[in-house]
Amino acid sequence: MVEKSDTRARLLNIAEASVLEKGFEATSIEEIVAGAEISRSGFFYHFKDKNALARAMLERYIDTENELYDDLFARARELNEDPLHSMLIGLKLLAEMLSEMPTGHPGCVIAATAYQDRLFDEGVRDLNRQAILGWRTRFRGMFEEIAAVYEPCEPVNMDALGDMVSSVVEGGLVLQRALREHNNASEQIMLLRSYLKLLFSPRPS
Amino acid sequence: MVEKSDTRARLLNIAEASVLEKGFEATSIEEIVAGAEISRSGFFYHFKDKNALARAMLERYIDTENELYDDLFARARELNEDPLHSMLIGLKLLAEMLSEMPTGHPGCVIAATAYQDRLFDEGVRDLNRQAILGWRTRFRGMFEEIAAVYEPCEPVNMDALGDMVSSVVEGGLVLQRALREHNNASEQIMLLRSYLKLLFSPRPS
DNA sequence: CCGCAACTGGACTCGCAGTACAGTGAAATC
DNA sequence: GATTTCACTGTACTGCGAGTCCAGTTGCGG
Repeated sequence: MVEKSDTRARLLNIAEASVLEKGFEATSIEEIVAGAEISRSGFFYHFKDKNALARAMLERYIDTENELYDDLFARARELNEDPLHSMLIGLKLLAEMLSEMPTGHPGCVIAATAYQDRLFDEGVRDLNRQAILGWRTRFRGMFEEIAAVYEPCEPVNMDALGDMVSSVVEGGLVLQRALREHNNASEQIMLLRSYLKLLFSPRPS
Repeated sequence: MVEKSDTRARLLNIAEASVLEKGFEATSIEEIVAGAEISRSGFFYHFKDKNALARAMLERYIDTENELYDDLFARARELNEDPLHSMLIGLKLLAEMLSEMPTGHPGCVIAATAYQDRLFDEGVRDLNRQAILGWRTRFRGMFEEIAAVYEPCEPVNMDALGDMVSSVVEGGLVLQRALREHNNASEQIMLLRSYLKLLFSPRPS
């Protein structure tokens, strides 16, 4: 069994697009099955309820997001060995990627579930939590590596700094959604980049 | 008519608390009226539908948020005349305020509506938009005043920098909700503060 | 040929939003 | 003192979407 029915994947694609556009609650099962051209019963064959759908969506989303970060910062590291400079390159790449996405980044999935969490069970909420903690660890590691070479010129909480990447992306995406603009997230990333540049460069003593 | 029935305000209070805790869709009219001890019909006497409730909540929330910013940065300005230092004081006060709120800040209202926007009509979405644009203008003005005295040591887009305050607050609140921690927003504000400190201080040329 | 995976179809329950509308008690207005 | 208006209550009804139950179908692999 190489692929476990492409119907399931199709349902996830349609659901994800709709959830990102309108929110989870506004996305009806009716409409998902209409898009996938299967019956309502077919949907419930694949997902026991909307919670199961949400969980599957989140899992898939987190996986692709992690792969994206892996690729992006690996590529950045190839371009420059230095931890600080490769981080700056990575953030630039991330910002470019965000502004090139016409419909906006799917990053919203995290925020979207965070703000409707009572609709979901503990499992979904925990997935969300683990994903953000994962990013905290990922970026804190990278920042520690930088700090080992370049003494930060201000004392900073490394966990908070690690979180700052997620925070800036999520915050930017909130603005983007609310303002109906399209490059706020990318601009905010560039400001974060500017901060890191200043933070990790030698200052007069 | 000095007060226009306190029932309306009670409904808004109960609704706001519930929306912040569980999200808008998960908050039923049934439950609001139970809390306020009135009948369902009573609710519809005050609000024609859930959209009207959302709009009233947002309006009230934006007003109090603006007053809060007015007070806070006015107080900061009293403590220090200098635009940069009063900004730094203001952000510190904001961070302290955020971490002192046991239940978490209501700032989420903006993000909550942004992520469920198809549930709302154009009026609600526009209110949201105007509020964020208002904050952009407010903070951009303050940053321009600072920049007139302290040359920023990196070129920055002033609109984006103005947005950064909202972005950092919203992003921090998303993390806070998702992680079930309670001072992420305040930590993120402190990192923004650290950025501004570095950005607007003279560097070696 | 059997069995299982991947469905379809139909009927039903439940909760929630929203509508309609008649009625009521108290206070303000004439 | 009668009348109007405000701020509701109560009942009854529509409609939608989630979720359940279950019987039946189609195709494929052993």
